[in-house]
Amino acid sequence: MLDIKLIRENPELVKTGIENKREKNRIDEILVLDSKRRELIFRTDELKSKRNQTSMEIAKLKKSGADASNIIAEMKRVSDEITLNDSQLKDLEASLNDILMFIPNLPHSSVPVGKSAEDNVEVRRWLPEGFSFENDFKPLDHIELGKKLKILDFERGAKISGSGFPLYTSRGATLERSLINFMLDKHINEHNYSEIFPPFLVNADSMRGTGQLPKMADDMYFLQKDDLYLIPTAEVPVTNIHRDEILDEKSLPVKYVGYSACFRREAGSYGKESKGFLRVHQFNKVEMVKFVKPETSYDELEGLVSDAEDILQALNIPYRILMLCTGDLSFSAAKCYDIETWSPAENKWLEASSCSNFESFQARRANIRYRREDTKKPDFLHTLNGSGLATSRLMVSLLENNQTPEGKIIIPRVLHKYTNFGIIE
RNA sequence: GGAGAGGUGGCUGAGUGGUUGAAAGCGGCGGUCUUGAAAACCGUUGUAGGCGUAAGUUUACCGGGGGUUCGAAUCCCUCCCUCUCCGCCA
Repeated sequence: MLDIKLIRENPELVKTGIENKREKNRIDEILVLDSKRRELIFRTDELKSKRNQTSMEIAKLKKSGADASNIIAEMKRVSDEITLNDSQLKDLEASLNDILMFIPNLPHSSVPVGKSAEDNVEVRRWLPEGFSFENDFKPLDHIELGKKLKILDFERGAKISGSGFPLYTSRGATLERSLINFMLDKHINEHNYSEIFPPFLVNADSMRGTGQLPKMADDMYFLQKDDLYLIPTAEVPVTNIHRDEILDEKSLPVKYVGYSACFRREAGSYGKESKGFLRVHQFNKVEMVKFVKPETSYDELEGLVSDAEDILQALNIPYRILMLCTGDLSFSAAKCYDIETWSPAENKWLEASSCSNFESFQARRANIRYRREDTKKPDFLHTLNGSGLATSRLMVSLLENNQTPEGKIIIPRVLHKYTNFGIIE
């Protein structure tokens, strides 16, 4: 959520930001509602002040045994007006809030203005030693490999649940679990994140806090009977750990890492993009979340990306970093880097991670603050999160890049102590 | 699923209709004392909104929402949550 004061004082700046994000601009409506709201508060507060004063007089009159019926009758009229105003105010604030909750975060000034993914900017790429985009043999894709080696069974996954619910079997299941543990251990032991194992179902307040609701309601699984949503990412439960809290400045930055299964309805996604692991309804992800002081959040964003890169370098997987342009930036993000890993079979880059700075956008919605040591006053902190990483797309690159001409998979050395095998054949 | 108890400020915990934002204690902050620290003593101490350049002023907040009343932490309704016991269960 944006600060209403920012909108009030810099409407043009806000409008430009929203338009660059290619979202609907309803700033003028907000300004009208806001000024109506303030005017109504002003009038009603005066009435309330009068009522409070008069109540004390009534108490005194009654104590001394005097008659207060005239003044009580007058106060009844005042009270009725207050009731009326309060209900108008409530409606007004509800409408204002409804619009405000649909206003996206503004892009940071360093973000390139652009319309779509076409305009994203490649920042750098990393390729393993001896890597080549040319192949000596025709690589199998992850679906063919999974079938041949009996480690992925998309048909049976579809039988059990429906398409987009992958089933991992035997060494595929072990490899998946090993990857998760490897990534968690690295972030915990080398990057100083504290481990979280979050709930996978959350309430609507949590979904609003991180910005999934109200805009993304159709993209989430919802359990009507219990009013709970399946999380699309661990970002939701982990960020909401500190909802409605005031943290000590000394405790910042707070860094969490957690594994979760992620559930996405992917409403309206069809076609080639959706085969195998490329677009699924359930996948596994290790997520990093940071709560930081505003002045450090852009340094922390760079750190976040480099923590995710460490994983890929350790696994020897080719990747590139993109800075998303304004048009491709998500609703809540002010700046975002995507990490894409190389798929030799698809002959393209696959998004395996997104690292974003939300500045105070989520903190405002979720009411997460910290007490400043200089002013002793609470202020909204900045939140960031990044995948470190999602296993599905990572698995595609891992399998395809490590296959032999015979269709065997060489397991990267760093995973051996987790898998207890070095090859899948 | 059944039965019961309870939700008050950073924490513990008073408070059953009229200067109660809320006693007391703890904690925090500032000070006195001390070479320093502790102890003791004194003072201070929430959040959000409105108006105001500011000083300041005003409103709201005792789990959420609604109601009764001139006036609600206190009475009524409703929802949520936590705890205990029983049942079921990985």
